[in-house]
Amino acid sequence: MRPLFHPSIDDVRLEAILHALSDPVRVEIFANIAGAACALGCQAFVTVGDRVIPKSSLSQHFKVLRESGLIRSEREGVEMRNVSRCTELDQRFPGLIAAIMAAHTREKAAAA
Amino acid sequence: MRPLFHPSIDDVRLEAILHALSDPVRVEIFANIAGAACALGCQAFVTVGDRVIPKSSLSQHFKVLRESGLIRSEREGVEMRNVSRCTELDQRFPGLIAAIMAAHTREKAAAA
DNA sequence: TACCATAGTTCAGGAAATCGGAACTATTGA
DNA sequence: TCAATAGTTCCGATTTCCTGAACTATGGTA
Repeated sequence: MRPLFHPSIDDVRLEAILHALSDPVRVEIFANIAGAACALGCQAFVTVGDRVIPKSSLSQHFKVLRESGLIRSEREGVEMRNVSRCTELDQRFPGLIAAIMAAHTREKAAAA
Repeated sequence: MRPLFHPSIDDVRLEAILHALSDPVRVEIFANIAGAACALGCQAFVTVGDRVIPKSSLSQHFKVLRESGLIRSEREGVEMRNVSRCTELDQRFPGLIAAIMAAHTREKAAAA
């Protein structure tokens, strides 16, 4: 198992962020991680909405989020701690993540 | 040639917007359209950066932008008038487009 | 030490999206 | 009617995405 790659904040690309968050499963995961009080493992997301996500797919989704610079993951014993990089991201692209998350929240609220 | 489809503003999906703008050619096109004083035809984008975009690809890119709700295109004689739907979009997702465009501008400025 | 359970990664092949050349359509002007 | 311009559509080739199966890493138990 190769060590997990995290881009330095200066290498974070807008394109990668938008791509990462343009997937319904990934925004949902990111929204949960960003809104959580403490770090979450991947197991927290075996279902997203009512859909069951196979763990190989989940792993890929986390990889996309990680390599786009949206989250940081580190191993903690047998599981993973995932935290968002919101603070750094907001310095690089002020207001971006907040606006996307607000749009996501608004859309979800409208659907309900 | 089928009539061009434009989603009503309430049907615009965040997912579709992020996907549309996660492509370097499309953000560039959208940024130009959004920043232009008057409507632009597709011919304005036969090259993006230094890259030549084949017109079939260009047509697909415009379709993605259109169907995601980012732009409105209508035929004006032999060519197309493309305008952004920023005002409507900002009502649906306040600050979203502005934040993405600001990030795009910032990233481009840093690269130069 | 060995063995098991859990959490996540990697691999591989099939499905789906994307790219771009060639052919087609629509409109204008001569 | 013919030619030119602006886009669209079609379709085959490439690329990306999805996911079951196999693998890796760590911790616990004896």
